Amino acid sequence: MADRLAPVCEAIARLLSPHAEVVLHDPATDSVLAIWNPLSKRTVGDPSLLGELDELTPVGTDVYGPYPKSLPDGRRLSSVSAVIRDGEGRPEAVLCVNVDRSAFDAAARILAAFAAPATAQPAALFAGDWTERLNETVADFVRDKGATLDGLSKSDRVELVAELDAAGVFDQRRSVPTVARAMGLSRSAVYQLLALSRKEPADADPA
Amino acid sequence: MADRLAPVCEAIARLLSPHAEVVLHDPATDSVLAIWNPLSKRTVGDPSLLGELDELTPVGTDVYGPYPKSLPDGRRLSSVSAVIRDGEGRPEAVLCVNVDRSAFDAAARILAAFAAPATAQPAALFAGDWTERLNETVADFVRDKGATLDGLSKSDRVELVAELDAAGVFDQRRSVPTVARAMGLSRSAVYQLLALSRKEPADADPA
DNA sequence: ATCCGCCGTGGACAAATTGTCCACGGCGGA
DNA sequence: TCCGCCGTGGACAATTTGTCCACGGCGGAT
Repeated sequence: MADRLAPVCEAIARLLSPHAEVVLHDPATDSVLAIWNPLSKRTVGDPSLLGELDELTPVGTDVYGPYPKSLPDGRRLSSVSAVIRDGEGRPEAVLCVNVDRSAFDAAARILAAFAAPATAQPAALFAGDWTERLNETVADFVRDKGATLDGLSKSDRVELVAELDAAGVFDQRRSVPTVARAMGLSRSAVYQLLALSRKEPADADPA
Repeated sequence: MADRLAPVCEAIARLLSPHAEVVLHDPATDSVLAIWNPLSKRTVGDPSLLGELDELTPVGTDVYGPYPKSLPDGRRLSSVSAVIRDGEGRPEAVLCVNVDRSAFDAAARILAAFAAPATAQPAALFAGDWTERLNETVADFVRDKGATLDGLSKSDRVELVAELDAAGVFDQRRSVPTVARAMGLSRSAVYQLLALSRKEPADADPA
Protein backbone atom coordinates (compact mmCIF):
# COMPACT_ATOMS: atom_id res chain seq x y z
CA MET A 1 0.00 0.00 0.00
CA ALA A 2 2.80 2.32 0.94
CA ASP A 3 4.10 1.84 -2.57
CA ARG A 4 0.84 2.96 -4.03
CA LEU A 5 0.89 6.04 -1.83
CA ALA A 6 4.37 7.01 -2.90
CA PRO A 7 3.36 8.87 -6.08
CA VAL A 8 0.78 10.81 -4.10
CA CYS A 9 3.31 11.79 -1.51
CA GLU A 10 5.87 12.78 -4.07
CA ALA A 11 3.33 14.84 -5.95
CA ILE A 12 2.34 16.72 -2.84
CA ALA A 13 5.95 17.24 -1.91
CA ARG A 14 6.70 18.67 -5.34
CA LEU A 15 3.69 20.91 -5.30
CA LEU A 16 4.61 22.52 -2.05
CA SER A 17 8.38 22.35 -2.39
CA PRO A 18 10.46 23.77 -0.86
CA HIS A 19 8.00 24.67 1.85
CA ALA A 20 6.74 21.29 2.85
CA GLU A 21 7.78 17.79 3.70
CA VAL A 22 5.66 14.69 3.33
CA VAL A 23 6.14 11.81 5.73
CA LEU A 24 4.68 8.34 5.62
CA HIS A 25 4.59 6.61 8.99
CA ASP A 26 4.12 2.99 9.94
CA PRO A 27 1.72 2.99 12.89
CA ALA A 28 2.68 -0.57 13.77
CA THR A 29 6.34 0.15 14.45
CA ASP A 30 5.83 3.84 14.99
CA SER A 31 8.62 4.67 12.62
CA VAL A 32 9.15 6.57 9.39
CA LEU A 33 8.37 4.55 6.27
CA ALA A 34 9.33 7.16 3.76
CA ILE A 35 9.93 10.89 3.60
CA TRP A 36 9.99 13.38 0.78
CA ASN A 37 11.70 16.72 0.89
CA PRO A 38 12.62 16.51 4.58
CA LEU A 39 12.59 19.72 6.59
CA SER A 40 13.49 17.95 9.78
CA LYS A 41 16.47 15.65 9.70
CA ARG A 42 14.43 12.51 10.05
CA THR A 43 15.12 9.60 7.70
CA VAL A 44 13.58 6.24 7.01
CA GLY A 45 13.43 4.10 10.12
CA ASP A 46 13.50 6.95 12.64
CA PRO A 47 10.90 6.89 15.40
CA SER A 48 7.73 8.70 14.48
CA LEU A 49 6.67 10.40 17.67
CA LEU A 50 3.14 9.85 16.58
CA GLY A 51 1.52 9.45 19.94
CA GLU A 52 0.63 13.09 19.62
CA LEU A 53 -2.22 12.25 17.34
CA ASP A 54 -4.14 10.66 20.18
CA GLU A 55 -4.33 14.04 21.80
CA LEU A 56 -5.70 15.87 18.83
CA THR A 57 -9.27 16.19 17.78
CA PRO A 58 -9.81 14.73 14.36
CA VAL A 59 -11.67 17.11 12.11
CA GLY A 60 -13.18 14.24 10.13
CA THR A 61 -12.68 10.52 9.77
CA ASP A 62 -9.04 9.86 10.40
CA VAL A 63 -8.02 13.35 9.43
CA TYR A 64 -6.12 15.44 11.95
CA GLY A 65 -5.20 19.05 12.03
CA PRO A 66 -4.05 21.38 10.76
CA TYR A 67 -2.14 21.84 13.98
CA PRO A 68 0.99 23.82 14.76
CA LYS A 69 4.41 22.28 15.30
CA SER A 70 7.92 23.62 15.46
CA LEU A 71 11.26 22.64 14.07
CA PRO A 72 14.23 22.62 16.44
CA ASP A 73 15.53 25.71 14.71
CA GLY A 74 12.37 27.58 15.52
CA ARG A 75 10.63 27.52 12.17
CA ARG A 76 6.94 27.01 12.60
CA LEU A 77 5.02 24.36 10.76
CA SER A 78 1.42 23.66 9.99
CA SER A 79 0.69 19.99 9.84
CA VAL A 80 -2.09 17.69 8.75
CA SER A 81 -2.22 13.95 9.08
CA ALA A 82 -4.36 11.20 7.60
CA VAL A 83 -4.70 7.60 8.66
CA ILE A 84 -4.77 5.05 5.82
CA ARG A 85 -6.60 1.82 6.63
CA ASP A 86 -6.65 -1.55 4.90
CA GLY A 87 -9.75 -3.44 3.81
CA GLU A 88 -10.48 -4.50 7.36
CA GLY A 89 -10.13 -1.13 8.94
CA ARG A 90 -6.69 -1.66 10.41
CA PRO A 91 -4.41 1.38 10.28
CA GLU A 92 -1.82 0.68 7.68
CA ALA A 93 -0.05 3.98 7.29
CA VAL A 94 -0.17 7.56 8.47
CA LEU A 95 0.53 10.32 6.02
CA CYS A 96 1.70 13.66 7.36
CA VAL A 97 2.25 16.88 5.50
CA ASN A 98 4.27 19.54 7.26
CA VAL A 99 4.25 23.01 5.73
CA ASP A 100 6.95 25.44 6.71
CA ARG A 101 5.01 28.57 7.54
CA SER A 102 7.98 30.87 7.93
CA ALA A 103 7.86 32.20 4.39
CA PHE A 104 4.16 32.89 4.67
CA ASP A 105 4.59 34.39 8.09
CA ALA A 106 7.23 36.70 6.77
CA ALA A 107 5.13 37.78 3.82
CA ALA A 108 2.14 38.32 6.04
CA ARG A 109 4.24 40.43 8.34
CA ILE A 110 5.43 42.55 5.46
CA LEU A 111 1.92 43.13 4.21
CA ALA A 112 0.53 43.71 7.64
CA ALA A 113 3.17 46.28 8.38
CA PHE A 114 2.51 48.20 5.19
CA ALA A 115 2.57 51.84 6.10
CA ALA A 116 1.00 50.91 9.36
CA PRO A 117 1.63 50.93 13.05
CA ALA A 118 -2.13 50.47 13.18
CA THR A 119 -4.02 48.83 15.91
CA ALA A 120 -7.15 50.70 14.97
CA GLN A 121 -10.51 49.57 16.27
CA PRO A 122 -9.99 45.87 16.85
CA ALA A 123 -9.57 46.74 20.47
CA ALA A 124 -11.57 43.63 21.14
CA LEU A 125 -8.28 41.78 21.04
CA PHE A 126 -7.13 42.87 24.44
CA ALA A 127 -8.24 39.95 26.46
CA GLY A 128 -10.13 37.68 24.16
CA ASP A 129 -10.58 34.56 26.09
CA TRP A 130 -7.30 34.42 27.89
CA THR A 131 -8.65 31.56 29.91
CA GLU A 132 -8.70 29.35 26.86
CA ARG A 133 -5.26 30.38 25.84
CA LEU A 134 -4.16 29.56 29.32
CA ASN A 135 -5.53 26.04 29.06
CA GLU A 136 -3.98 25.61 25.65
CA THR A 137 -0.63 26.76 26.90
CA VAL A 138 -0.76 24.37 29.80
CA ALA A 139 -1.91 21.51 27.58
CA ASP A 140 0.83 22.22 25.05
CA PHE A 141 3.43 22.26 27.75
CA VAL A 142 2.26 18.99 29.19
CA ARG A 143 2.21 17.41 25.77
CA ASP A 144 5.70 18.67 25.02
CA LYS A 145 6.93 17.14 28.23
CA GLY A 146 5.24 13.93 27.25
CA ALA A 147 3.55 13.58 30.58
CA THR A 148 0.26 14.18 32.29
CA LEU A 149 -0.66 17.09 34.48
CA ASP A 150 0.07 15.40 37.76
CA GLY A 151 3.07 13.63 36.31
CA LEU A 152 5.03 16.86 36.02
CA SER A 153 8.14 17.23 38.09
CA LYS A 154 8.62 20.18 40.34
CA SER A 155 11.05 21.86 37.97
CA ASP A 156 8.60 21.31 35.15
CA ARG A 157 5.99 23.17 37.10
CA VAL A 158 8.36 25.99 37.86
CA GLU A 159 9.19 26.16 34.18
CA LEU A 160 5.56 26.26 33.17
CA VAL A 161 4.73 28.94 35.69
CA ALA A 162 7.72 30.93 34.50
CA GLU A 163 6.42 30.67 30.97
CA LEU A 164 3.00 31.87 31.98
CA ASP A 165 4.56 34.65 33.96
CA ALA A 166 6.64 35.77 31.01
CA ALA A 167 3.49 35.67 28.95
CA GLY A 168 1.96 38.16 31.33
CA VAL A 169 -0.78 35.87 32.52
CA PHE A 170 -0.40 37.04 36.06
CA ASP A 171 -1.20 40.60 35.09
CA GLN A 172 -4.66 39.37 34.47
CA ARG A 173 -7.08 39.78 37.29
CA ARG A 174 -7.91 36.67 39.25
CA SER A 175 -5.36 34.76 37.27
CA VAL A 176 -3.71 32.89 40.12
CA PRO A 177 -6.79 30.93 41.16
CA THR A 178 -7.52 30.22 37.52
CA VAL A 179 -4.00 29.03 36.84
CA ALA A 180 -4.19 26.92 39.97
CA ARG A 181 -7.30 25.23 38.66
CA ALA A 182 -5.77 24.77 35.22
CA MET A 183 -2.69 23.15 36.71
CA GLY A 184 -4.63 21.14 39.21
CA LEU A 185 -2.95 22.80 42.17
CA SER A 186 -3.87 24.90 45.13
CA ARG A 187 -3.61 28.63 45.06
CA SER A 188 -0.70 28.65 47.47
CA ALA A 189 1.21 26.09 45.43
CA VAL A 190 1.06 28.42 42.48
CA TYR A 191 2.37 31.30 44.54
CA GLN A 192 5.20 29.12 45.75
CA LEU A 193 6.14 28.07 42.23
CA LEU A 194 5.88 31.64 41.10
CA ALA A 195 8.24 32.77 43.85
CA LEU A 196 10.70 30.09 42.82
CA SER A 197 10.55 30.89 39.15
CA ARG A 198 11.14 34.56 39.84
CA LYS A 199 14.09 33.79 42.10
CA GLU A 200 16.18 31.72 39.73
CA PRO A 201 16.14 32.91 36.11
CA ALA A 202 16.35 29.69 34.10
CA ASP A 203 18.63 27.16 35.71
CA ALA A 204 18.14 23.43 35.53
CA ASP A 205 20.13 21.94 38.38
CA PRO A 206 22.57 24.04 40.35
CA ALA A 207 25.67 22.06 41.36
CA MET B 1 2.83 77.24 -3.65
CA ALA B 2 -0.13 74.94 -3.69
CA ASP B 3 0.13 75.02 -7.47
CA ARG B 4 3.70 73.87 -7.37
CA LEU B 5 2.73 71.04 -5.08
CA ALA B 6 -0.02 69.85 -7.37
CA PRO B 7 2.19 67.71 -9.62
CA VAL B 8 3.71 66.06 -6.60
CA CYS B 9 0.31 65.28 -5.19
CA GLU B 10 -0.98 63.95 -8.44
CA ALA B 11 2.09 61.81 -8.91
CA ILE B 12 1.69 60.27 -5.48
CA ALA B 13 -2.00 59.72 -6.07
CA ARG B 14 -1.31 57.94 -9.34
CA LEU B 15 1.43 55.81 -7.85
CA LEU B 16 -0.79 54.50 -5.11
CA SER B 17 -4.08 54.51 -7.00
CA PRO B 18 -6.61 53.20 -6.31
CA HIS B 19 -5.50 52.64 -2.75
CA ALA B 20 -4.72 56.14 -1.67
CA GLU B 21 -5.98 59.68 -1.69
CA VAL B 22 -3.87 62.80 -1.48
CA VAL B 23 -5.25 65.89 0.21
CA LEU B 24 -3.84 69.37 0.36
CA HIS B 25 -5.12 71.43 3.28
CA ASP B 26 -5.05 75.13 3.98
CA PRO B 27 -4.09 75.50 7.63
CA ALA B 28 -5.29 79.11 7.66
CA THR B 29 -8.90 78.32 6.86
CA ASP B 30 -8.67 74.71 7.95
CA SER B 31 -10.26 73.58 4.73
CA VAL B 32 -9.44 71.36 1.78
CA LEU B 33 -7.42 73.11 -0.95
CA ALA B 34 -7.30 70.22 -3.35
CA ILE B 35 -7.82 66.49 -3.38
CA TRP B 36 -6.75 63.71 -5.70
CA ASN B 37 -8.38 60.36 -5.96
CA PRO B 38 -10.73 60.92 -3.01
CA LEU B 39 -11.59 57.93 -0.85
CA SER B 40 -13.67 59.96 1.51
CA LYS B 41 -16.33 62.17 0.00
CA ARG B 42 -14.57 65.39 0.80
CA THR B 43 -14.21 68.00 -1.90
CA VAL B 44 -12.49 71.33 -2.22
CA GLY B 45 -13.60 73.76 0.46
CA ASP B 46 -14.72 71.18 2.97
CA PRO B 47 -13.50 71.58 6.55
CA SER B 48 -10.26 69.78 7.21
CA LEU B 49 -10.58 68.51 10.75
CA LEU B 50 -6.90 69.08 11.11
CA GLY B 51 -6.72 69.94 14.76
CA GLU B 52 -5.85 66.32 15.22
CA LEU B 53 -2.30 66.94 14.22
CA ASP B 54 -1.62 68.86 17.39
CA GLU B 55 -2.17 65.66 19.33
CA LEU B 56 0.24 63.55 17.36
CA THR B 57 3.91 63.22 17.89
CA PRO B 58 5.78 64.36 14.83
CA VAL B 59 8.35 61.79 13.73
CA GLY B 60 10.55 64.48 12.26
CA THR B 61 10.33 68.12 11.36
CA ASP B 62 6.72 68.77 10.44
CA VAL B 63 6.13 65.16 9.50
CA TYR B 64 3.35 63.27 11.22
CA GLY B 65 2.40 59.65 11.27
CA PRO B 66 1.89 57.19 9.89
CA TYR B 67 -1.17 56.94 12.07
CA PRO B 68 -4.37 54.95 11.64
CA LYS B 69 -7.70 56.46 10.65
CA SER B 70 -11.01 55.06 9.53
CA LEU B 71 -13.47 55.79 6.78
CA PRO B 72 -17.14 55.98 7.72
CA ASP B 73 -17.67 52.67 5.93
CA GLY B 74 -15.14 51.00 8.14
CA ARG B 75 -12.18 50.78 5.82
CA ARG B 76 -9.00 51.45 7.65
CA LEU B 77 -6.45 53.95 6.50
CA SER B 78 -2.84 54.67 7.21
CA SER B 79 -2.05 58.32 6.99
CA VAL B 80 0.96 60.59 6.90
CA SER B 81 0.97 64.36 6.90
CA ALA B 82 3.56 67.00 6.16
CA VAL B 83 3.48 70.70 6.89
CA ILE B 84 4.73 72.96 4.09
CA ARG B 85 6.10 76.33 5.23
CA ASP B 86 6.88 79.51 3.37
CA GLY B 87 10.18 81.39 3.45
CA GLU B 88 9.41 82.81 6.87
CA GLY B 89 8.39 79.60 8.51
CA ARG B 90 4.66 80.16 8.38
CA PRO B 91 2.62 77.04 7.62
CA GLU B 92 1.34 77.40 4.11
CA ALA B 93 -0.17 74.04 3.37
CA VAL B 94 -0.57 70.59 4.86
CA LEU B 95 -0.24 67.58 2.62
CA CYS B 96 -1.91 64.35 3.71
CA VAL B 97 -1.68 60.95 2.10
CA ASN B 98 -4.26 58.40 3.15
CA VAL B 99 -3.66 54.81 2.13
CA ASP B 100 -6.57 52.40 2.16
CA ARG B 101 -5.21 49.43 4.03
CA SER B 102 -8.10 47.10 3.45
CA ALA B 103 -6.56 45.38 0.45
CA PHE B 104 -3.32 44.83 2.32
CA ASP B 105 -5.16 43.73 5.41
CA ALA B 106 -7.06 41.19 3.39
CA ALA B 107 -3.95 39.83 1.73
CA ALA B 108 -2.17 39.66 5.05
CA ARG B 109 -5.08 37.80 6.53
CA ILE B 110 -5.03 35.28 3.71
CA LEU B 111 -1.33 34.67 4.09
CA ALA B 112 -1.50 34.58 7.84
CA ALA B 113 -4.28 32.05 7.76
CA PHE B 114 -2.43 29.75 5.41
CA ALA B 115 -3.02 26.26 6.63
CA ALA B 116 -2.97 27.57 10.15
CA PRO B 117 -5.20 27.79 13.15
CA ALA B 118 -1.88 28.17 14.93
CA THR B 119 -1.50 29.44 18.40
CA ALA B 120 1.88 27.78 18.61
CA GLN B 121 4.48 29.05 21.02
CA PRO B 122 3.85 32.78 20.86
CA ALA B 123 2.25 32.59 24.26
CA ALA B 124 3.97 35.92 24.74
CA LEU B 125 0.91 37.47 23.16
CA PHE B 126 -1.16 37.30 26.29
CA ALA B 127 -0.58 40.74 27.54
CA GLY B 128 1.99 42.32 25.30
CA ASP B 129 2.07 45.88 26.34
CA TRP B 130 -1.61 46.44 26.92
CA THR B 131 -0.79 49.84 28.29
CA GLU B 132 0.32 51.03 24.88
CA ARG B 133 -2.69 49.56 23.22
CA LEU B 134 -4.79 51.34 25.78
CA ASN B 135 -3.25 54.67 24.91
CA GLU B 136 -3.66 53.99 21.24
CA THR B 137 -7.28 53.07 21.69
CA VAL B 138 -7.96 56.21 23.62
CA ALA B 139 -6.10 58.34 21.11
CA ASP B 140 -7.96 56.74 18.22
CA PHE B 141 -11.26 57.37 19.89
CA VAL B 142 -10.45 60.97 20.53
CA ARG B 143 -9.29 61.45 16.98
CA ASP B 144 -12.42 59.81 15.63
CA LYS B 145 -14.51 62.18 17.68
CA GLY B 146 -12.48 65.04 16.28
CA ALA B 147 -11.89 66.49 19.69
CA THR B 148 -9.29 66.65 22.40
CA LEU B 149 -9.15 64.59 25.54
CA ASP B 150 -10.75 67.16 27.78
CA GLY B 151 -13.13 68.21 25.04
CA LEU B 152 -15.01 64.94 25.20
CA SER B 153 -18.61 65.06 26.28
CA LYS B 154 -19.87 62.92 29.08
CA SER B 155 -21.54 60.48 26.74
CA ASP B 156 -18.35 60.26 24.73
CA ARG B 157 -16.54 59.25 27.85
CA VAL B 158 -19.13 56.66 28.71
CA GLU B 159 -18.81 55.33 25.19
CA LEU B 160 -15.05 55.13 25.39
CA VAL B 161 -15.13 53.39 28.73
CA ALA B 162 -17.73 50.97 27.38
CA GLU B 163 -15.43 50.21 24.48
CA LEU B 164 -12.51 49.56 26.77
CA ASP B 165 -14.72 47.44 28.95
CA ALA B 166 -15.87 45.37 26.02
CA ALA B 167 -12.26 45.00 25.05
CA GLY B 168 -11.62 43.44 28.42
CA VAL B 169 -9.24 46.11 29.59
CA PHE B 170 -10.71 46.06 33.05
CA ASP B 171 -9.83 42.43 33.49
CA GLN B 172 -6.28 43.57 33.55
CA ARG B 173 -4.81 44.17 36.95
CA ARG B 174 -4.45 47.76 38.03
CA SER B 175 -6.24 48.85 34.91
CA VAL B 176 -8.56 51.43 36.42
CA PRO B 177 -5.85 53.75 37.69
CA THR B 178 -4.05 53.36 34.39
CA VAL B 179 -7.15 54.10 32.37
CA ALA B 180 -7.81 57.07 34.60
CA ARG B 181 -4.39 58.45 33.82
CA ALA B 182 -4.81 57.76 30.12
CA MET B 183 -8.12 59.59 30.06
CA GLY B 184 -6.91 62.37 32.28
CA LEU B 185 -9.49 61.62 34.95
CA SER B 186 -9.56 60.57 38.55
CA ARG B 187 -9.97 56.99 39.56
CA SER B 188 -13.45 57.55 40.87
CA ALA B 189 -14.54 59.25 37.70
CA VAL B 190 -13.63 56.14 35.77
CA TYR B 191 -15.61 53.97 38.15
CA GLN B 192 -18.59 56.26 37.74
CA LEU B 193 -18.39 56.13 33.95
CA LEU B 194 -17.95 52.40 34.11
CA ALA B 195 -21.06 52.03 36.24
CA LEU B 196 -23.01 54.14 33.77
CA SER B 197 -21.79 52.25 30.76
CA ARG B 198 -22.71 48.95 32.32
CA LYS B 199 -26.14 50.19 33.26
CA GLU B 200 -27.40 51.30 29.88
CA PRO B 201 -26.32 49.08 27.00
CA ALA B 202 -25.84 51.56 24.15
CA ASP B 203 -28.50 54.26 24.23
CA ALA B 204 -27.92 57.84 23.29
CA ASP B 205 -30.68 59.81 24.96
CA PRO B 206 -33.63 58.04 26.56
CA ALA B 207 -36.84 60.05 26.20
C1' DA C 1 8.84 -1.58 58.92
C1' DT C 2 10.18 2.97 60.16
C1' DC C 3 12.01 7.35 59.65
C1' DC C 4 12.96 11.42 56.97
C1' DG C 5 12.59 14.95 53.77
C1' DC C 6 10.01 16.94 50.09
C1' DC C 7 5.82 18.72 48.47
C1' DG C 8 1.28 20.18 48.16
C1' DT C 9 -2.90 21.49 50.94
C1' DG C 10 -5.84 24.58 53.48
C1' DG C 11 -6.44 28.00 56.32
C1' DA C 12 -5.07 32.19 58.80
C1' DC C 13 -3.60 36.67 58.06
C1' DA C 14 -1.48 41.04 56.42
C1' DA C 15 -1.12 43.94 52.47
C1' DA C 16 -2.85 45.82 48.43
C1' DT C 17 -6.36 46.64 45.19
C1' DT C 18 -10.94 47.45 43.91
C1' DG C 19 -15.30 49.45 44.22
C1' DT C 20 -18.64 52.89 46.60
C1' DC C 21 -19.99 57.01 48.55
C1' DC C 22 -20.09 61.62 49.48
C1' DA C 23 -18.86 66.50 50.47
C1' DC C 24 -16.57 70.12 48.16
C1' DG C 25 -15.41 73.39 44.33
C1' DG C 26 -15.59 74.91 39.44
C1' DC C 27 -18.29 76.13 35.55
C1' DG C 28 -21.97 77.25 32.34
C1' DG C 29 -26.79 78.43 31.63
C1' DA C 30 -31.33 80.46 33.14
C1' DT D 1 -27.04 85.23 41.33
C1' DC D 2 -28.61 80.71 41.83
C1' DC D 3 -28.82 76.00 40.22
C1' DG D 4 -27.56 71.73 38.42
C1' DC D 5 -24.03 68.92 36.50
C1' DC D 6 -19.57 67.03 36.77
C1' DG D 7 -15.22 65.75 38.27
C1' DT D 8 -12.10 65.54 42.43
C1' DG D 9 -10.13 63.51 46.49
C1' DG D 10 -10.55 61.15 50.32
C1' DA D 11 -12.81 57.88 53.48
C1' DC D 12 -14.17 53.32 53.80
C1' DA D 13 -15.91 48.54 52.96
C1' DA D 14 -15.34 44.50 50.15
C1' DT D 15 -12.29 41.61 47.62
C1' DT D 16 -8.26 40.02 46.00
C1' DT D 17 -3.46 39.10 46.46
C1' DG D 18 0.45 37.44 48.58
C1' DT D 19 2.80 35.07 52.76
C1' DC D 20 3.29 31.84 56.19
C1' DC D 21 2.89 27.71 58.48
C1' DA D 22 1.17 23.32 60.50
C1' DC D 23 -0.59 19.08 58.82
C1' DG D 24 -0.73 14.80 56.01
C1' DG D 25 0.73 11.86 52.08
C1' DC D 26 4.29 9.63 49.69
C1' DG D 27 8.68 7.61 48.21
C1' DG D 28 13.43 6.49 49.24
C1' DA D 29 16.94 5.19 52.39
C1' DT D 30 18.05 2.67 56.51
